[in-house]
Amino acid sequence: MKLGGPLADRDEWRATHCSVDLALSVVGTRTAMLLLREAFYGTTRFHDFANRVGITDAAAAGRLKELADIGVFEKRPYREEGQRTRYEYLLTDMGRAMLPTLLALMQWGDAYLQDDGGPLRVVEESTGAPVRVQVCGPDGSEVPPEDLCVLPNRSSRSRTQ
Amino acid sequence: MKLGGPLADRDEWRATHCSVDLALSVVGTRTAMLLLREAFYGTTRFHDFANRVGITDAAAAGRLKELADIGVFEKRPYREEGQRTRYEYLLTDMGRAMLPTLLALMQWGDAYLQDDGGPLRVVEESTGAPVRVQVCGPDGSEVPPEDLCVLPNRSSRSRTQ
DNA sequence: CGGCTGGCTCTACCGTCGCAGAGCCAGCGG
DNA sequence: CCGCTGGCTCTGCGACGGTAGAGCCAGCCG
Repeated sequence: MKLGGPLADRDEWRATHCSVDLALSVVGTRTAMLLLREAFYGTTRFHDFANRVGITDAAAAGRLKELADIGVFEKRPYREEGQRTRYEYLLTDMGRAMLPTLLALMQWGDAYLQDDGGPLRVVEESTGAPVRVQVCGPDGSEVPPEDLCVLPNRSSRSRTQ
Repeated sequence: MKLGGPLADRDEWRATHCSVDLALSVVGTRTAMLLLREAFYGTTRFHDFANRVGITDAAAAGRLKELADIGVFEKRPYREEGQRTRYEYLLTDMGRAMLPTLLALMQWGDAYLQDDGGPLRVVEESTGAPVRVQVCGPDGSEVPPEDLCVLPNRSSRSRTQ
């Protein structure tokens, strides 16, 4: 990965307002990531989230509320017969957009932290072929790290990053 | 995303030994991710890591040591004239494999937490076209989330996940 | 109305992470 | 041999995220 334009001299800038840092402040905790994982596995209800992630109700309540406030989850009321109205937690577009991050993390763990490739594999349903998370160009072809270049965003207001 | 085979009944299994969880135990802290970010930006030396990430020497030393022990960084001695031998921290294959995760996180932050697309953009150097992190099939084409399926890994030792 | 129930909150309490500041120590130059 | 310096470590200290356990409260039931 290369640094382009004014970024080339690494001593002249600091990665302030970094999106990685910002993202971590939202989903950088273990519980947030695991709640997202469960949501992708189809979980929608409070009790299931807490149980399947293996955290206390208090932790689940706090984190789900936080993620709902930010817009990762949407709270929607539902009602089962004979029960009072409750709420289910559904992924928003913002939440669903975390899938590449989550799968990239899983892929890395499978490859380097498990000795058997990990307990689960993710495949393309129509073909059964395993999927991979990749860095792709506009035509969909994989771009190798050496051919990546970081540039300042023109439309970004702050000049010093 | 669908659950295939024995995973279909979500009440019958728990995501134990999850690679996401394991990965988070290694790179799940803010400093670990930001040190990785700096490494991808070309930083190799202790002092630069601490300064550019904006953390104390103590935090940098501890985290770098931990990441080197795990195998994300490799410590290599170097010597500048008139200086004593020091060590630089280089990304290993394991470390470099974190790039998709890091870029996925940046991409998500750019899209949903910044109002101007974020301070930096990553492009393909040869063409200048912006890159994206995607979930891809074996032929390199993007696989939409609806067409993903999670299956148990046959070669995995533990049956109950 | 009154009881039950499940989501949610509150109150300790603990472990971890990061900071600040001081100090250690290897090793190169003089 | 001595002094300087830069990684690195140690010692509080505060913030935060998690647990455990108790309690609150809306609202559907009888």
